Amino acid sequence: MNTSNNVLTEAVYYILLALVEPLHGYGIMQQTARLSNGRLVISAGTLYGAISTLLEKGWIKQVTNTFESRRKEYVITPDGHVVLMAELDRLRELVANGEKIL
Amino acid sequence: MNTSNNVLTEAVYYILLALVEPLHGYGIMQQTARLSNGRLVISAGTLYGAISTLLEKGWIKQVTNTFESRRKEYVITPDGHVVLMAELDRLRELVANGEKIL
DNA sequence: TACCTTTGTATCGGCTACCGATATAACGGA
DNA sequence: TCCGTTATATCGGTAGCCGATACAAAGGTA
Repeated sequence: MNTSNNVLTEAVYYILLALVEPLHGYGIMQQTARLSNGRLVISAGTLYGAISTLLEKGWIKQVTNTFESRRKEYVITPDGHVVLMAELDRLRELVANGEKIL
Repeated sequence: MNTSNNVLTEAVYYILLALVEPLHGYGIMQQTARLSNGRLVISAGTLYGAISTLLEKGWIKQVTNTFESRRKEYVITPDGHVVLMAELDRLRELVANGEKIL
C-alpha cells in the first residue's frame, strides 16, 4: 500500500484534498486555485501526470460518470484518505516546529 | 532576491530552521532528526547539495569559526529568514485547508 | 456565419531535488 | 589495534514540477 513514509508534493496534496468529493481534472485546477487564493495554479502537465500516478498507486479512482461527457471524474479512495491524513499530520509537525523556533 | 514564489522542500525547511543558530552540517542532520522525532533523516547527499544551493542563493552563509576544526558552520541570513517565514505561512495555509475539508 | 475565449484532456523535454551508495578521513574508546 | 562515530563531499538514478505545445468541443458575441 505504501501509505506511510511518504511526503506529498503540494500539487498532490491539493489534488487529493479536492477529490474528497468527485471532481474532474479541470475542476481540480480551479478548486486548488480558489483554496490557495490564486497562489497555486497547478499546470496541466503537473495535473495529468499526477493523476495517472495517483491512479497507479490506488489513491484515487475514476468515477464512471452517467452522462457521457468530455469530463473524467475522479474521487479519493480509502487508501488515499489514509495518506492524506498522514500528510496533514506531517504538515502540522512542520508548523509546530516552525512556530517553536521562530 | 527571489524570496517569494518559492516552495521549500522539507529538507531545506529543516535546514533553514536549524540554522537560526549557527551550526555545522552534521549537526543539522542530528537537529532535524531530533525535531521530527526521527521521522526525517536527511541524507548526506541531500544535505551538502542543499547547503551549496542555499549558499548560492544567499539564504545561509558560512560562519568563520575561531577554532580550526573539520567542522564548517553556517547560519541563516536575513534573506533566508524572510523565505522561512513565507514558507511557514504557506504551511499554515495547507494545514488550514486540510482541516477545513477533512 | 465567423471568430474568440473558455473548458477540457493529454504529452514532451528540461530542470531541480532527493536519495542511496560511495569515498575519504579524523577522533575517541575498548 | 580496531571499530564506531563524527564529518564533509560527489555521483548516478529516479521522481516530480513546469512551460510549451497540441487538439478539440462548447458557448458567447460581432
